[in-house]
Amino acid sequence: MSQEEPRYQLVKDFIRKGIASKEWKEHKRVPSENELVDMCKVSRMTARRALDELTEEGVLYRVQGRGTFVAPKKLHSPLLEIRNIAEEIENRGAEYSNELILLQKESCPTHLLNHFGLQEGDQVFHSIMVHKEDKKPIQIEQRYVNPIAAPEYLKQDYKSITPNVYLSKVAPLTEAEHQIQAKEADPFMKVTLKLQELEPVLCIDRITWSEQTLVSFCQLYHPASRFSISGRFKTEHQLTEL
Amino acid sequence: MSQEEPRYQLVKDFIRKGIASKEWKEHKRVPSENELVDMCKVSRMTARRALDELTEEGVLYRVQGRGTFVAPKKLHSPLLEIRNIAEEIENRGAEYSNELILLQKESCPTHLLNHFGLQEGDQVFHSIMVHKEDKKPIQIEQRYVNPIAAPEYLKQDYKSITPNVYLSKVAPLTEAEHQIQAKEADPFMKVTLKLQELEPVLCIDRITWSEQTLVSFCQLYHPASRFSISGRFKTEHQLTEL
DNA sequence: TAAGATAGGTTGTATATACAACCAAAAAAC
DNA sequence: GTTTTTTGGTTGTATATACAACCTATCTTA
Repeated sequence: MSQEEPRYQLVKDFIRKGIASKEWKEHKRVPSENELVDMCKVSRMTARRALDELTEEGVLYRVQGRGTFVAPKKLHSPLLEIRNIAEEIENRGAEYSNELILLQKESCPTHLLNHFGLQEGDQVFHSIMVHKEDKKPIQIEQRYVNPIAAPEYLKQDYKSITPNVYLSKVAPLTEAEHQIQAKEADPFMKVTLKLQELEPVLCIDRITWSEQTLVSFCQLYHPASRFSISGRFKTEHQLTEL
Repeated sequence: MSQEEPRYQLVKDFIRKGIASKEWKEHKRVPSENELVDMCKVSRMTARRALDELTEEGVLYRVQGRGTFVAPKKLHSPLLEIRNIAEEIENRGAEYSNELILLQKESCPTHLLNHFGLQEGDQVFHSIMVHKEDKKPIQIEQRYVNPIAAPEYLKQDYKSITPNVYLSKVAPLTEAEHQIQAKEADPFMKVTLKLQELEPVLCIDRITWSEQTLVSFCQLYHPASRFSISGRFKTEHQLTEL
């Protein structure tokens, strides 16, 4: 097999294609080992190796006696997961609400032209909203959105869906970049987040992509006294470059 | 095999023990598949499964035709790696120095008794130092150290070795927990870090363990205007809880 | 002495066979 | 109608065998 792919790779490709084409959606059972033996003309151990590796990669999950299923997709950052803030608030038994402060199309700010690959004068969508828990403001979200990635962004009802959830639907995230900073609060933040005198804000800048397309650049501001980011890690063995 | 471990797990345990006992150090070749057949009385495919899984876990690396070798160890956090600050500063061509402000044994602060598993009146080591780059202060490090994990902590010369490097030697990190916060600077921080008026600090609280022993609780304070934390992530398929 | 061939070792891929453990649907028994 | 048993399917573990591809040391030849 000088230049051809190993047969277990061909089986993996077959499974991936079935998932990508939506033939098998999340939690759907994929063909069993024995079915793959017939479909791909391989041995059971070869089919099994393909399924084992896709499981290891998080594409599938297996249950003894039941089958092999498509795993749901999730953007994973050990320390900074991009979550549905409404769901998160509701999951801890509080009431979520938001206040939309701004939603419009405007010229792309100069400092973001490079990020979006735009020219002076080109337009992006811009939104500012405050997320609230039990009517108490906990986060200011300012977001610039690429019109190419989400042309209908301005037309959504953000009382019933958060920008994050909407964007996940129309331009599913495949990559994200974060930057965390402490910042002095400006007057707008002081009023909007009801900060104490001299209280700073924890700021998360987040750029997200969907495949090769930059989707949005957003900034999240949190009251320093009421917000922290945490995580826990264990030692992992890791290969140096070979 | 009602309650006993699968044989490939026994092979994995055998390999792990050989590494833990320093019989096979980093980059040393471990027994080949055929050697494991004899040593563990298993089939080659069972030995191979054990080696494949340890490779997947980053414990080993394999080279076709040459053998299977012990992979070097590394603590890995995608966003908050615990690095050697002196080395980091020197690697970007600047000069590292530090100023030790406090180094003493004292009663464990009340809020850390639970962390360290200590009683009122028990003692811990306490150090405060400022790390500098080209003589400019960039970080305040306050640290409480468990005397059991590092009994000689107070006796080190921190002009030539950072606390982090020393602790890595005597109590190698196996686990860490982080918390990131924005905070208003107190007068000591303002003076020590030469902050602008009203400039906040970015604070990282970090607890580290070596195996089951809590080693240290440290707090790192950075000028908000000159420090940020960043990272970039890609989509990973991931199982929901089963 | 250097180059090429050979031998023996390694990992990588593939197939076949067998039994264990688990699950769910269908059939049989009550 | 309900419970138990059976059947057919699934994944999990294990062994054996074979050949390919790679690497390194040793031997042979020029």
